[in-house]
This record gives sequence, C-alpha cells and structure tokens, in this order.
Amino acid sequence: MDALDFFPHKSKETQDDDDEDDDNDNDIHHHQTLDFHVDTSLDLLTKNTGGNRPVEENDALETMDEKRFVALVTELHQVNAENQRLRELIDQMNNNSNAVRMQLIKITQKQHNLRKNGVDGEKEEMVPRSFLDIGVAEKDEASQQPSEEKLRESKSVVDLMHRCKGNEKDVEDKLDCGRESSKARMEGDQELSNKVPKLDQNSETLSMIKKARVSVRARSDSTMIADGCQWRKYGQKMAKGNPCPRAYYRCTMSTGCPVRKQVQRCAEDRSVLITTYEGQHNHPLPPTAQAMASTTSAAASMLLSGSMPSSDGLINPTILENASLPCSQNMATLSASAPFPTITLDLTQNPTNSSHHQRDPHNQLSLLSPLLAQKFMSVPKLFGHSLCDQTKLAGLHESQGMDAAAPSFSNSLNAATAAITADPNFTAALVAAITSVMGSSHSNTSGTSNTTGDHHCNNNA
DNA sequence: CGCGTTTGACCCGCGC
DNA sequence: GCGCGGGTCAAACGCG
Repeated sequence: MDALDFFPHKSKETQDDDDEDDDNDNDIHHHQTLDFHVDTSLDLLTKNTGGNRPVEENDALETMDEKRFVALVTELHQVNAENQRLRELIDQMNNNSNAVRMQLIKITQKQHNLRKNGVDGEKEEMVPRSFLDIGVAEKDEASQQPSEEKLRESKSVVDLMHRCKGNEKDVEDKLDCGRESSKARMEGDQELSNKVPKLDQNSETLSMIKKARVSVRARSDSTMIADGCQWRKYGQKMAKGNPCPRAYYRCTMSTGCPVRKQVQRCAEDRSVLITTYEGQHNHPLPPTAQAMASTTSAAASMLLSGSMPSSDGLINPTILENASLPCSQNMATLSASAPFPTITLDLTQNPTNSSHHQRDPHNQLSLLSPLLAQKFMSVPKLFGHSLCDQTKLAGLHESQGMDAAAPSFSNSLNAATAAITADPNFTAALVAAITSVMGSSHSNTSGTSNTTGDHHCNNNA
C-alpha cells in the first residue's frame, strides 16, 4: 500500500518513529514504486521537456499521447489487415468469375455437341438461365445432373480455365493470322486455309464472343464519346441509309488489342452518337476506361449468355427481363436481326432526368456507369468478372497516377473502404465508388480542354 | 520525323 | 455469277 501513497511525509506518526535512514529508504522506495508504474522512457522525455510543469502532469500527457499513438498504430494494422483481406477477396472473386466464364464456354460447348447429336431443345433452354442465375440454376441442375459429375466439373474449372485460356490465345492467333494473311490466302496458301475449317466448336464460341457487339447511344456534340481508351481511326465509310459517315476505330492501348469500335451519328437525331464496341481488351485499362469497358463487357456477356445457339436459333427476347434488369425495357435492347449479336444501351433517355448532363459526353458517361453497373449488379455472379476487372484500378492507380483526379479518387477510395467495411455487399459498394471516381474524374476534366481523358483518348475534336 | 487521320482501293459475305 | 454493302488496308497527307 505504501507504493500507492503519494504523500508519505504527511504521516507524521510513521515519520517520527523512523530514523533518518528509514526516511531515506522510504524516499527511495517511493521513487522505485513510481518507476515501476511509469515507463522510464517517459521519465526521460519529461526530463527533456520538463519546463515548469510538474513531472506527474507531463507523464500523464505523454501517456495520453503514447496511448493515442498506440491506438493509431493498432488502427493502421487493422486497416492493413483489412486491406489484405480485401485483396484476397478480390482474388477470390476474380477466380470465381473466371470459373464462371469457363463454365459458360464448357456449357455452350456441351450444348453445341448436344445439338449436333439431335437432342431436343428443352435442355438447351436451360443454358442462358443457368448462366444468368447460377444460384438458382445450380439447384435445377442438381436434380438433372449427377452430383458427382458436377463436382468433377467444378474441380476442373480452374484447370480448364488455364487450358482454355491457352486455347483461346491459340484460336485468336489463328484468327488474327488468318485475317492478317489474307494476302497469303489470295496467293493460294493452302496450309492456312486448311487450318481455318479445323477450328472446333470451342473456337466458334470464342469467335462468337469476339463478334458480340455492344452499342451505346449517347448524346454528344463531339466526334466521339470519351471512354478513357486510346483509339486510332483506321477507316471511314458512308453507310447506307445514313447521311453521316461511319468511323472505324481500333484500340491502341496495347499492341494487338482486338477491340474495335464504330462511331456514327444517328440519322434521325444527329445529336445522338452511336458507338458500337466489339471485342474485349487484352490489357489493363485506366480507371477512366474501366466503367465503360466493364459495362460493355458485362452487356456482351449477358448478350452472349442469351444468344447462344438455341433450338430456334433466335436470341431469347426475354433475356433482359430474366436478368432482372428494371432498366432494360427502355435502356437496353437486343438485336437478333443484326449480322452479329448486338446489345444496344440507350443513354439518350436519362431516367434521372438531369437535363444539364444531356449534352455533355463526359457526364453522359459518368451517368452510364452507375446506372448500368447498379442495374447489372442485379446479376452479381454474371458480372463478377467485370467487377474484378474494375478492382484492378487500385493497382493502376498506384502505377499510373491519377493527375487531377487524384484527390477525388483518394476520397472515393476512402469512401469505398468505409462502405466495404460497413456494407456486406462488397461488389456493389466497389462499383459505386469506382463509378463515382469516373464521374468525378470526368467532371474534373470536363472543365478544361486538355484533360486526362483526352490524354488517353486523343480523338475529340 | 513520327504519329494520327484521310480516303480510295480492295476483300468478303450475302442476296438475287 | 454479279452487284451491293460492310469492313479493312495502306499510301498519301497533315500536324506538332
């Protein structure tokens, strides 16, 4: 108890009874007990910064600072751990989405085989549904498919993914080779022409994916909407039935990127710019391009999921309704009559009724992403792929920098982190944050003529 | 000089 | 087989 007695000298009785040595011992003991409770390092600090303050007061303040520091360090560790956990989540989601994609390819391949073998169309109709709503479809499939086979299938998905990725590359190489060596074919290159028919149904599916198109209608005064990508114009043609020429662009962000787009003004409404995207990027995209690429990719995936060869050979017109897209009836339409399966996203009818956005292509795009991303999030497993692509932007941000958009991006990232920790709907929060980045980025850049978007997209007049 | 655009020629698929 | 239309190529051109 003496150790806690900060005023031993007030106890006259004990003081009188003790001799001088005892008194000294008592003082020593008193300091020893203080040292026992107070960190010596703090003593050193208080000695250095002592000033007129009593030592005890300084100790208390420094203890508070230290506590705050420790709390901050702890918080930092927690944030780091959370960050690590999120990265693992992202990786996991990426793997899942790839697995889903490969499952789609496998299913369509299987479907194709069934069709060749003359199986009735009843089973075939399952395919789009199983892709769009995997959770439900799995239950359905469970009753129709032996669980052992299903298990084996799911186990081999990752392995398949890697193998098919290789195949995909081979097929693409072959296709590109076939396209680029058309002159060689003209000269009678029999070897190559023999190769092309050998492409199996898998390549048919992949070429289907390559041919799938996503058309975006948006109001814009400029020659092209700023989607964040780098494009190089390689042709222009007068299309029949439209006085406005159609321009052909190729993605130049990576050598050999298969993505192309056509830009044409609407014949009925010249203020409407119709941009048709074809193919998928084979390279990482800048944050400004993520939303558009993801949206078109998602739309293309959705389109393909519903446009796979069915018994009647037509695109299921109710696919959008099945996909629970409330916006689909007035924002997205499918075209079965076009030479290639095409989905059109109409952004000219803005449901949020923000008329001041309508003439601004940047803001138009900033509107596009949250709207479509949120709407398409109704099919979370389907769009896992695109979402995972979007999550890559963190790395891109680190490596590429964000110029003027950096502060807003940082804020959005913080907001996203907060949202993630608070909201179990991780993907939705992430999409919201990322698309808000796009929005802020565009709004930041739209004010100046030389913008980040224009750096990436040197195509605006 | 390098890079992007323009533009006429060419290729290819499809319908008649 | 022929013509048409969509899509691509590549030489010429312009710009910084």
